[in-house]
Amino acid sequence: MKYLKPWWSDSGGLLHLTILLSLAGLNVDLDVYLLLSPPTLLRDELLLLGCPPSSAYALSPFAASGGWGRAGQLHPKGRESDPAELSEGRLLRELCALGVPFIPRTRVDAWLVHSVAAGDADRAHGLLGAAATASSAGGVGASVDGGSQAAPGGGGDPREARSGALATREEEKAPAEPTAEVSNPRGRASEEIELQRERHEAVNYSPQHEENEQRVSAQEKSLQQSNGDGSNVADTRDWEAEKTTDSRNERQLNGTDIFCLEDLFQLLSSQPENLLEGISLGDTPLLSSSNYDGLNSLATNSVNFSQAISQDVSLHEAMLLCPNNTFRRDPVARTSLPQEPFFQFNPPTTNTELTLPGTNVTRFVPLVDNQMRNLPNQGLLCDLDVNILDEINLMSLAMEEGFDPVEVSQLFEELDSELSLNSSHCSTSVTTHDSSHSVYEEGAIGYNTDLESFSQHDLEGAVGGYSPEPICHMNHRSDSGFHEEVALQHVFHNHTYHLHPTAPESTSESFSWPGKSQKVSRYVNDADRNLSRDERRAKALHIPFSVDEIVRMPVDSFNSMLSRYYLTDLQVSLIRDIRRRGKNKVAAQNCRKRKLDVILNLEDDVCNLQARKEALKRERAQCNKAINIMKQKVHDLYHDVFRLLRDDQGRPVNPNQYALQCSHDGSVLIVPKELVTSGHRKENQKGKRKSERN
DNA sequence: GCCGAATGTCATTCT
DNA sequence: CTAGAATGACATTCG
Repeated sequence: MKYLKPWWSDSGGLLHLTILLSLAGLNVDLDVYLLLSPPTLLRDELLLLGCPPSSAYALSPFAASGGWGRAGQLHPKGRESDPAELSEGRLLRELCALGVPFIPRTRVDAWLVHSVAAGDADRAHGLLGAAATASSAGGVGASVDGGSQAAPGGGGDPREARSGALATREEEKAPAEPTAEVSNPRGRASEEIELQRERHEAVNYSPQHEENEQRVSAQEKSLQQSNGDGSNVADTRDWEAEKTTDSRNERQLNGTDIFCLEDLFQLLSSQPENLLEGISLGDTPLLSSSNYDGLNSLATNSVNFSQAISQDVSLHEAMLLCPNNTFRRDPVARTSLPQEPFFQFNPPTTNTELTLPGTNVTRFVPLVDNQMRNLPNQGLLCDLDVNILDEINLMSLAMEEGFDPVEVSQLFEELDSELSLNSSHCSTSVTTHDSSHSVYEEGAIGYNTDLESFSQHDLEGAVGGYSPEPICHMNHRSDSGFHEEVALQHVFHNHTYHLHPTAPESTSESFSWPGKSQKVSRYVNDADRNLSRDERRAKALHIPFSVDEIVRMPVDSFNSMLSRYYLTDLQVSLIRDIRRRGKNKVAAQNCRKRKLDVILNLEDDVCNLQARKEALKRERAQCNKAINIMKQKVHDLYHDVFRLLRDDQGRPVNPNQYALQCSHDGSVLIVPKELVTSGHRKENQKGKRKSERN
């Protein structure tokens, strides 16, 4: 999918539409409307809807208003005297002055879009009221994550997130209705949602998570009280359950959102035909024409639009396709890196903090990657902070790996505050590669400006960069010398982990989307593949130690470690399992090595014995040969002796009748053979008797 | 797709 | 009694 230059920089964007539609109570699918309505018509729409001219025309850039987050970023060159230029900040202030509540939060906007698209205008109004109250009170009031809250699994799998984003709609619609994402088999998505839920259940075990939940509940109560509007409270109750999960993210990341309606608006409007490629819209003529009918479509075709597109156009998709976002530094950079962006972005005018929809954001990466590669001259890129890729990847990873969104959000919050302090580093020059980053490329947190390796670095750095502190109080990990050494190691370690043995592979390898996404998917898979199962598990449960140190540390250090750090039962159990498995793994390796050594030794013994046997055979043969030679000599000598012997009468002695016998004293006697044979019999009998006695 | 080697893991026993 | 080593058996991965 190509990316075209948006036009939102000189428009009010979708926010205005949201306001207008909610004001008018129109049941309009904004997705469709946005395809057809250029923002220049918004003024007319305001007038058409009966807004006072001051609201319609006297709209100024945000720069002079303040307090509305990134509007100044959207309108950097805006002039307050320009009546034709719409400013969301001014507009919102005008509307608030008129008693129209609203909060320019993307997730609110997202929720609004969904609500309006689903025909639930009352809910939208309720949200507007609640959000505006909180916003006017604190300036950074709560918002609602319409995107992530809709995702039941909250996983990083785009299909999963997608299904989550469309959950509300899909539940209300016929199940046979095809979705826009053809590469998203629902069965697989549901499986992975289940896996994600398992992981979240495991991760949410953290007591800090419970604290956050309680805090969120308290804040929500106060928020409702501050509303003071009975109808709004009643309306709010409907989506309160959805809000509970993700609103804690909003509390922690209170501020401007990453994905705003302007972004969606510009995306949809700048490239409706491309968007429609991925959407099964049906045969609605207005949609197939893909032209800009503008204002007329609002009043005449809204209902049809909603029916035609509402189930297929996801705000998540639009978010993912929209790279125009504010900045976020790499999460790992906060630990040690200087704030030196390798991609230029516009520093914020205020220290706004960003929320990030925790779901589905993975898909964002390859698209942006592609865009940045192919469209280097886009003005958009000048405003694009590629660091957003980091947080998106991290968040998606966090969701995929079962990270607690609260903790990830805390990380991002820290990043933001740090970034705001170092905003001076945000130069305007595009830096494609900086040799100074090479020092960080070592280890798991390496910075690499190569976008192809982006995901992997994010993946690797995600855990080591932040996991210890929020969970396990790692500020005092230098108690023993052993920890001194491993403390630094673990920060840069690749803790990767999945609770379910088959979940990670299936998750990371299964999700796919057309185009460049395969490349990123491959990197994610590679990164995961390099990690053992226990490492992935440790990563998922935020184990603040590397598997290696868990296995190798002495038992005393191990026990002291378990007692020193605050770990949940699940974490302790996992650590013990990791240690047991690691020990057993080493033992198995040693065992096999020993077994192999034994086998090799036995083989050597066999060879040696065979060689010895052959040598003995040769020696025996030689001995037999020598014996035979000796026998032959004795025989020859025997006959020589008898040839020389003579009896008393001088006759030769017959060897058949006589035999030579050696006596004990060495003398040789000539005796008759009868005597010799009888004497032999007696000696043999004596020998037999002795053997019988023994 | 089958096969074998390498490796991980579990259960069990031994130290 | 506990931790670890040792090992058989089985499963998984990979070439």
